[in-house]
Amino acid sequence: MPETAVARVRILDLPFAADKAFDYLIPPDLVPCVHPGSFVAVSFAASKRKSALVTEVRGDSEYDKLKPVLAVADDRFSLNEELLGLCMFLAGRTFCSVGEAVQTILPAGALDSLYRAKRDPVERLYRISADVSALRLGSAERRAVEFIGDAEKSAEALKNDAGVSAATLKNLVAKGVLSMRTKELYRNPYAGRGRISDDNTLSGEQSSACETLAALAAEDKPNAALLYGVTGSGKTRVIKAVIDRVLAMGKTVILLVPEISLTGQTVDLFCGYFGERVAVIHSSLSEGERVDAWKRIRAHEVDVVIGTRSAVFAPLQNLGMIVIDEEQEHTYKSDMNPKYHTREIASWRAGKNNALMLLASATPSLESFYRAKSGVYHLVTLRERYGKAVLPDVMIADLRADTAKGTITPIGGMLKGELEKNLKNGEQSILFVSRRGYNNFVSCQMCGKVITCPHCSVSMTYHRQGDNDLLKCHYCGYTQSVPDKCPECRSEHMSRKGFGTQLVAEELHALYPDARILRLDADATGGKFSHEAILSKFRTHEADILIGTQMVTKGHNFPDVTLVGVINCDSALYLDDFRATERTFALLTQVIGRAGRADKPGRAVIQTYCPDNETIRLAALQDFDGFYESAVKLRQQLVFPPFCDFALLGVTGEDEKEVLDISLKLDKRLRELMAEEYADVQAYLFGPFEAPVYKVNNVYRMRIIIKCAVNKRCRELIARLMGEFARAKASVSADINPSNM
DNA sequence: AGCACGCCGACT
DNA sequence: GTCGGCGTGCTC
Repeated sequence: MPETAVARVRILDLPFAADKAFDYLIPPDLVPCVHPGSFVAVSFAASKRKSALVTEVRGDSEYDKLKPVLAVADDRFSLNEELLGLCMFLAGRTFCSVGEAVQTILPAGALDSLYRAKRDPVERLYRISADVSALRLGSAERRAVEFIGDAEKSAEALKNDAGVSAATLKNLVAKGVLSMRTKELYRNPYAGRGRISDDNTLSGEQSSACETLAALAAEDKPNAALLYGVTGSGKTRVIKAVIDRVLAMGKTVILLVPEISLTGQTVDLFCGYFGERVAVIHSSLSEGERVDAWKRIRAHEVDVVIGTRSAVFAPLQNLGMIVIDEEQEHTYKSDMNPKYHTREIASWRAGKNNALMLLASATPSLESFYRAKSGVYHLVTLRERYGKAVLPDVMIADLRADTAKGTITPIGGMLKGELEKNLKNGEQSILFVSRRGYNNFVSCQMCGKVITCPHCSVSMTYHRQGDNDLLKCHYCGYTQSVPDKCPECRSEHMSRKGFGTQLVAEELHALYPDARILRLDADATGGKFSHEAILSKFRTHEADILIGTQMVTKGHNFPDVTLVGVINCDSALYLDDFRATERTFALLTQVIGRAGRADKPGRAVIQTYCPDNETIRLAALQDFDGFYESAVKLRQQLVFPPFCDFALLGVTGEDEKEVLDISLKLDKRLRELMAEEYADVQAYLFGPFEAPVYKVNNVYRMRIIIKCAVNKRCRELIARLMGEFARAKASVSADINPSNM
């Protein structure tokens, strides 16, 4: 083929199986505009116009009937080399199409506006462009010139603060006194927060941690480190100091936080500290706000991006560090397609930028702690508690003792005693309840039948809404009234079992009618009070007791809280997930950490039916190292992560028979491929079997688990299977190292 | 994905 | 005889 320009592209809305590279001829007039990372319009098969991402610009093609590129989008959302590479990486690792990868890294709505003319809001900025000392100016003109001075001022500021009209400005520009430029105006809900200056002194241990990490970030090669610091050791303070150092090097930073702590104070703190050069990205931003945040970052108006997992894709250039705070949190693993792990993306970007990936936690995931201990990550430890803070006095309350006395209440004798002490002393308490709602389930005392959701294979939770009794499904949201007769045996002996936040709140009201009690869970926040309102009410000591789910445990600092109670943590321990104990440990640590942060010593009461349980015992002692040693040994014996990977193949669909049929066929084909073409892939297969929650929202879910080291060949095998089953009557998906199993 | 092609069953 | 089911292959 003679001298031509060819764009190799990926069509954006093709399914995984059809997502291949296609070549298009670039017309001469478009050649200067088309580069790798550009979005173009092309015709494809029968469709007149499709969006595509240019992955490569080349001089020729093996294919000889090339269609032309029809149009090129402007560069608003074009991907730079790094982000283009990131898309390809994401697609390869998560078995999604390149189009899906693009949608994941770009803000929602960006792709829809690709070829639409720009009509973004702009502001006009004025600067003095002549020697004004010799000029004769009118009074409004004089005001404008004086107001602008050596700076650049917007038309809006000139009007509001100096009373200069647009007409005057236009005149001045016409006379050559002022020069004007327009600048895109971005919505920034976090704008205008002044810098907070607070105490930034570091202890000896903290400052040496900071030095070590800053040195790693400064190196001319990628690094990864785990900042492992006990609760109250000032991890946040160290992170802040390291960010300062990285910014001083002229580099940029991404700070990632788990979903839940965005409501907490951490983000406010960082926002205030880093001022206008911060972008915050989280789930409740509007589409427009997301796009604007993205543009601000792209326009180099931002040096620090704070956000939840999707912020790991922020288009910052010259990245110096990506921080993953509370790195063990499962929210860092995407639960929607593509199912990426934030850590894996962060690691890739750190590699491309010679940056530091900094994981931080008091209770790191076993995988990360193992890597840190074996030298894959640098381990930086903070052992000292900051200031005078001491570890809360943790008591384990044996609920069997209360049951033996015949008292079945969510608040056992020991916890009751401690609560009363606090109420008497005017100190605050937090109670952690693992489930929302009133009772966990309703069952028949005659035949044992448990009321389950008609659309999901889970029990329904009993809720009270005013005077109404209601059964709610926490998976699909379906509600129904409470049956007075057993639907199975028609007996009238239906009883409610287990307790949720609502019941605990009611119980406390009955026990202590004068106490001021707040409840914080997904149900309570929908109403009059938002999350934030409830928390700030509690912070300012307008209540004595706060009852809540996970939400109360993360990232909040309540100085007057001296007691925390865990109503019952046993159910979390016996989930059929190999990470259950690790989660329970982290959860208990976080709950316990809420007590006695200031100068007052704190207490924690953990209620349990199994006081001898190793996890509970070690959590009470706050002995993560001890917990890690025993847990990692078990993982090694069982050959579980980090000693292997799990690849989960899921088959889902509304037709139960098809789902079963496809899962069997998938299994058969997998075994076939592994016996022949992929005989080199070492793996153990389990299944197919039903997912732990077999049916959700009328969708049946089967799975096959592959235990192996997920390497290139293994990924090829999975991609091959997904391609072959793309048109099956049930949908097949893959998840590498899922966060729950 | 969308569409064409093609190969089997039950119909005006 | 053919109309239409959907399995299979292709799209630069």
